[in-house]
Amino acid sequence: MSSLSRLYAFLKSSKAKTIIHLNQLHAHIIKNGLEQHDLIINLFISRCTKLDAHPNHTITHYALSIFNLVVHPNAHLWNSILKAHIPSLPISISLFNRFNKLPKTTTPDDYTFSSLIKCCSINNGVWEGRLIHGLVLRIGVLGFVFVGTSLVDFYGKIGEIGSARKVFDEMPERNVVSWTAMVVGYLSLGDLRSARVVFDEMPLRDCAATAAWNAMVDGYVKCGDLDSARKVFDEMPERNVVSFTCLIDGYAKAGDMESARDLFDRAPRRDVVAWSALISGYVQNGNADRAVEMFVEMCKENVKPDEFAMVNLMSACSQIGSSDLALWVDSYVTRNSIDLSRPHIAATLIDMNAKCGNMDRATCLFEEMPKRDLVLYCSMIQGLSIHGRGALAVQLFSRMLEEGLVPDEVAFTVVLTACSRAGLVEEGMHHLCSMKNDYGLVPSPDHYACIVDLLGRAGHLEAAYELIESMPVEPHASAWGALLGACRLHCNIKFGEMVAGKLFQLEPRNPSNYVLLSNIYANANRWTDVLELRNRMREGCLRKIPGQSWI
DNA sequence: TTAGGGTTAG
Repeated sequence: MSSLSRLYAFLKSSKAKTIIHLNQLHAHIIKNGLEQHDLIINLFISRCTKLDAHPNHTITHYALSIFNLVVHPNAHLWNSILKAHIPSLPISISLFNRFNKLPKTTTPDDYTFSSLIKCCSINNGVWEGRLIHGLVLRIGVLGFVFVGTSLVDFYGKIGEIGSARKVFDEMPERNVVSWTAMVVGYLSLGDLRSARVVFDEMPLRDCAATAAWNAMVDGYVKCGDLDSARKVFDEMPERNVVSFTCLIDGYAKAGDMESARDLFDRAPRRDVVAWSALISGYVQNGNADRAVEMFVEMCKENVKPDEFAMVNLMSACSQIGSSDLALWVDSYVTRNSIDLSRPHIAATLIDMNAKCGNMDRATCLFEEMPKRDLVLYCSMIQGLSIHGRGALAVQLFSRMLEEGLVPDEVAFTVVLTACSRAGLVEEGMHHLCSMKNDYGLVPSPDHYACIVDLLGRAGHLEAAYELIESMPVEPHASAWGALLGACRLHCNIKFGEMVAGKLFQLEPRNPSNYVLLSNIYANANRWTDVLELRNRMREGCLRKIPGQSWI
């Protein structure tokens, strides 16, 4: 057996797992003098793109450096290196330009264009894609089903559904993937009716069309029509893990954890996405204990948690507030190469540590971040705020502005809450004005409720009342509720009665308001009034739900 | 005489 066929067999059968394996393969190629052998180099580049860590800049760079040493790469090799660079639009375009300038013997073909169009599609290269469409027409490769399908997908993804449809209608040959791409195009615009029409027109909707069925299930789930989603799901000729996950996610988001769990138990296979759909359902529906149990069960089934699963676990832990659990989760995240440089992951970790009482760790994580975005700042500001360090929280908000970040509605809610908790009246008023005047944001009823709470707690009951009355938006009960809480704090019966009167009108069936007013009376030893209120509550069958805060 | 492509879930 020659060294060439030995290396060929090895490259075909082996699966490189790390860059070390790639280096070893590369060494064999050099040792046997095959650096110019198209087939061997092509197989090597395929190994690079099939590596677990792909897309990875180091590896594509490695593949490119080896490709560049080949003096006359053939079309196979060009297509292979282009495929490796699908994640980068500029590199793909520059490679294509080199390829396209070669003599007639080596020219771009249908394979070249399907990679190139996919690259435009995932990188939102709108005009590049249109330009390539023109070249496709000129070179005459539009007839290839892969090229046409890529174009349908591209126009669908950039929202030009008319162009997608035109390409689709003019395709001389379509297969199940082309039909699916067209269905998905309509769905991504939320046009369920057109998607359904195309889906119903599909010539064959057998097991090979599972992706189209799944897309329809997901489309119905996304628009909140769970009954139709279920109907499509039940009609499917064959279901895979994606089918189950779409519907599990739908039930979980609608709060129907029983149906979600039932489907999950029936799924033939359960990968990390399916598990995460269920776990995040438990988190979002306030059942954090169950979420943690499921996470542990997932690990026992040897399903490795990824970033999404870890974010769910961290949110569950924040809800539980257990410092022991937080410590374990924190060390798990750190040990298992979860990418903490991604702001939303770090933000969740900071939030968890703050809510579980480890402010030092939260601060440390925050300061060590190479880059801090709005979400990260908000987690930290909120963390400081719930730990009673309102002044520091407000300072951090200023630092965020100095870093040039532009606060949104959520950021203002966070900073106003911090001011309110710490009694920072002037700062709170300043931020409310700045929100309107400097950032052109319209304060919501929640923002106003924060300020009412702030003024009320500081004893400025009249100012708080005037603010509610002058609000340009309809006040929520929460603003009046905050004021009633302040009346109780400052034992102000006159105001308390008036505010409670407003609240009884707004939410006549909320017992907390009656309880608050009755506490105000009790504090002033007005027991007759207390009794009268309690009677009113009994008559209206209102009972305070145990464990729910009054304030 | 061998190598390569487009669609679905958080």
